[in-house]
Amino acid sequence: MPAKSVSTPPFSAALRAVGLKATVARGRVLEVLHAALQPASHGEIEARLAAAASPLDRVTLYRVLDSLVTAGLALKAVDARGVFRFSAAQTGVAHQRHAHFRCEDCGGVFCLDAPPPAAPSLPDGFRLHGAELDLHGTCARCGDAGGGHPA
Amino acid sequence: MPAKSVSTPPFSAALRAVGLKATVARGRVLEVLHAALQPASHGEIEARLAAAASPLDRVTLYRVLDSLVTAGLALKAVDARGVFRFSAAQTGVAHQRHAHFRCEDCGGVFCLDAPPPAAPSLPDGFRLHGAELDLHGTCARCGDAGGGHPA
DNA sequence: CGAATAAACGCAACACAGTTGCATTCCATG
DNA sequence: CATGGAATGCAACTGTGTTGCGTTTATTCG
Ligand SMILES: [Mn+2]
Ligand SMILES: [Mn+2]
Ligand SMILES: [Zn+2]
Ligand SMILES: [Zn+2]
Repeated sequence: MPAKSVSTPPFSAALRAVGLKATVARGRVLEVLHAALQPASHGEIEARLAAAASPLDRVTLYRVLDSLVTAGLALKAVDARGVFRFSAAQTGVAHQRHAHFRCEDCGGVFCLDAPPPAAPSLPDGFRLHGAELDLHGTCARCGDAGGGHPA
Repeated sequence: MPAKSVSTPPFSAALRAVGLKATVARGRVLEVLHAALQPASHGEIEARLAAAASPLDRVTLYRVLDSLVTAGLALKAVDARGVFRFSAAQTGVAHQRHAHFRCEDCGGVFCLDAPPPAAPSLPDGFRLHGAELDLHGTCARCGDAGGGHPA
């Protein structure tokens, strides 16, 4: 058996592909994000890591999430309570090129196949960095049952 | 001169019309909300009240804002940073009919005269509550000088 | 492989937004 | 006016996210 090295963290290739160091913390967080059914808050991710016997320091988790978002491997959105929620970015999907639907109840972000909106002209001195069509309401899951937030 | 009573708080009629006690605190907050050019955060409202020589306790302001929102006299929304912003609910004026520009530096929100985006079709079970064209970048003031946040 | 280096990690302390409990004050009603 | 219930102010608290700094670890290179 080749037993290649001692252990390679999951998602090492994806991490290095975007210029990030392939650390165990980032691998575990990406695992949690990919296994999640809904966008997860910092606290939820922290709890799932602890439940999986790989607890992570609070601050480290904040920094890991920030690095993943900056690198484009995760999405960050604020839910109706003002709490940030994170989800795995689909590999290969450029998130500037389509609209997103945001569930006001669970904070979930769903990619839609809609064309990018045409940017209107701005007042003098304003510089445009991006434009997104922000659709919001309730997603199928939250509309179904009486609602309530994910674990 | 009739000098009617000692002083009637502003917006007394509007407050009583929605079943709220007409208190000075609520009147002053409504004044600030109506004078505001953009949705204001709790801290901004607090500062403007203090600047107008009618400071209000932090907690009281939270409760006043909550009562105004519940009664329908104010609107509450969370901005991209996860901070709640409040605005006067202008009777009749539809605030959803235009696009907004959000300054990534100072957090300011500016109303633009842009046509409402056409909503695309959604997956099954999704319910649309609203759609906004979210433009972001740097505003004229933050682009000018080296930046910095508003007071 | 082993050393060097820069990034990432863990811990403590901090900052900011929002909430809760309770005693005091004030608006509305009669 | 008197009165009762709602609103206010103050203190303490919680939740979420940030900063500083010493230690550890992933990567590079000899
Ligand atoms: Mn997307
Ligand atoms: Mn507007
Ligand atoms: Zn939902
Ligand atoms: Zn600005």
